[in-house]
Amino acid sequence: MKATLVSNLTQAWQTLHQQGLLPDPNPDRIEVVSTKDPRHGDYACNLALVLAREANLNARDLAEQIIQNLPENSDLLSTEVAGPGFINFQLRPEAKAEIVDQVLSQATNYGTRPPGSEQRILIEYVSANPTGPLHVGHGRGAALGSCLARILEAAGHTVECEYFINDAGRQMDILAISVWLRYLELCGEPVVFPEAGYQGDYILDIAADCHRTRGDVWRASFENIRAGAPDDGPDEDGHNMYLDFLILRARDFLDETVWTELASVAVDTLLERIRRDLDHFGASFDYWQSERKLLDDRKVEQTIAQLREAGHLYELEGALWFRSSEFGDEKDRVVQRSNGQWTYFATDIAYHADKMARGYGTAINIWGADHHGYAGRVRAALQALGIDPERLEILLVQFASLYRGKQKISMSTRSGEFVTLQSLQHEVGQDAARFFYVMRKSDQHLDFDLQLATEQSVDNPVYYVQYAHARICSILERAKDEDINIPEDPCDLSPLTDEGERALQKQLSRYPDAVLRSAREREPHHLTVYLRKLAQEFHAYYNAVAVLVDELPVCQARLRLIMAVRQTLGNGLNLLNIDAPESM
RNA sequence: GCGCCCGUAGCUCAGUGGAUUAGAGCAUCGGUCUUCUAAACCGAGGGUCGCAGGUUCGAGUCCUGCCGGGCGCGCCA
Repeated sequence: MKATLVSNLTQAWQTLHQQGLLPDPNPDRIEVVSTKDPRHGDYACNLALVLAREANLNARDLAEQIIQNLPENSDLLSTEVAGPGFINFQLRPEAKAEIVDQVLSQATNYGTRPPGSEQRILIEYVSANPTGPLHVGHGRGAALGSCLARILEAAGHTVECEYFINDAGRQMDILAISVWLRYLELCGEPVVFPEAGYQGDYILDIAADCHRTRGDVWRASFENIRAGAPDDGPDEDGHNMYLDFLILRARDFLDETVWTELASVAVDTLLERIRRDLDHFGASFDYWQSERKLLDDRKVEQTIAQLREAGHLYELEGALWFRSSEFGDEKDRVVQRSNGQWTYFATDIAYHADKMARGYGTAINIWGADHHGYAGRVRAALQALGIDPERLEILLVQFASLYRGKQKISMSTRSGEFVTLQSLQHEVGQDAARFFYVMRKSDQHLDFDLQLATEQSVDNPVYYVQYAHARICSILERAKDEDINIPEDPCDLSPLTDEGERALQKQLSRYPDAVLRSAREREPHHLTVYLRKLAQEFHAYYNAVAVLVDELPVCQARLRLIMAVRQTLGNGLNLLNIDAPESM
């Protein structure tokens, strides 16, 4: 309907253009919106207001001229100028009711565009370091990424999802030493466990596994390892010095293959758990890219060599720097440390270059807000490599602060203090957790109150939407029991005259816009807002009007209407990967 | 200090430059189950949209400055 109106308006514009009143028509400038206030008709257009200035005409007069040159449209009841110069369109009731048949005939495809009609997109999300289980802080990215993937697919994109595994660098050494020291404890060694090591119980589990399967083969004397070590403390620097000392000595004592095995056993165990948690959470991935592999395949060397050949690198104080400030970054960045090791940034350049070379129109990264300072340098690197940095979109997700009532829970992987994603799911359920995460704009800070989410889960908005769906299913079930003929094909919808029925039809017609907007803005929360509104209108209608009435034509028209509502609720919930239950 | 994000009802938040009256939920108060699921509905109260300018026919929305909060500013990842 909207498209028809835009085309009508374009025609009128063309006519006025030929009369010399207006510039060349441009359909992109024509905005037709579904109105909020029924007094403004069903659709409104601000074209006259937008063009009045350059046409040097009074906006109301111009609106009048546009209306006079609009082609016939049998769906319209009236077209009039309103307010400062809006053109308001009022639809005939039959035209409004068409939406019901449209929803039902398109069924699961309602609100979607043909698959593959838009760009290919890669979404990289979560990518949590494999040094501990996922916690509720990761949940937001997981929910956003997986919902966005579905929404973009519905909007016609071809979407693939990826998890980048940071299985290299110092954190792997910390992981290995943490596991090994716990292992030594199990062997009976008097270990002084470093403050800066990973403290979580999951390390104990991994160590216990190693001890069970390998016995004491990796045992060494902790006294010898520790000999000459500084004290563990008193501040972060001190903690790190003690930790680094232990790592260094451990690598002397242990065979390199043992050290590698320690790390890889830990990473494998943790990754397996991460995969399982994500899978249960409804987040799936097509690719798991390993940083380690990127290094082993010499991708980092190759990419940095490319930068060097292009003249974007220089040496300073023994380190290799990338001149990122020439590409809009705040300052230049080190890519290779004076000790010869690549920085994380270097591997990330290689990773992103590789990603962009894989043929996606757009790559979307979902990052925690604490990484925002990082976006500039990655874009700078892409640009230096001749890749359009606009093709990389970085979505920053603000933190979710976790509360238990008024008590804020601070979390850190190091200290092992965190609430796992798994326990969150266990406490509040997958559906509620996902909905809760995406119902807020992602650049908005989120307060996640566990107490509220658990104790008052009944008030959680997800149940409100699901309940509307279940109620409709229940009515249809009842209709079946009472042998009422449920119309599978279009029937006369003229009995739909109630205010609530008109509101529902209008809301149904807005669904495709809600999906497209969520896709375009990369914001699933528009969809949650839409679904709450549709559910609200249904609940109000349910309380005001009985569907199963004696008069068959009325009953059937209403059944068709609520079936369309059920379909739309189901489609929307499906995009959020949330269950649409038939009963509750 | 510099950079990014945010500031809307008591609380948590929607709000696509658009329409005399800025909307939800929670909380508070008052109603609605003999009738398709009360996990629901109806109603009431509650606002200088942080402050001050500017752009515009029109600003919660865009621009500038200020105030307040969060995050970041490493040869860590």
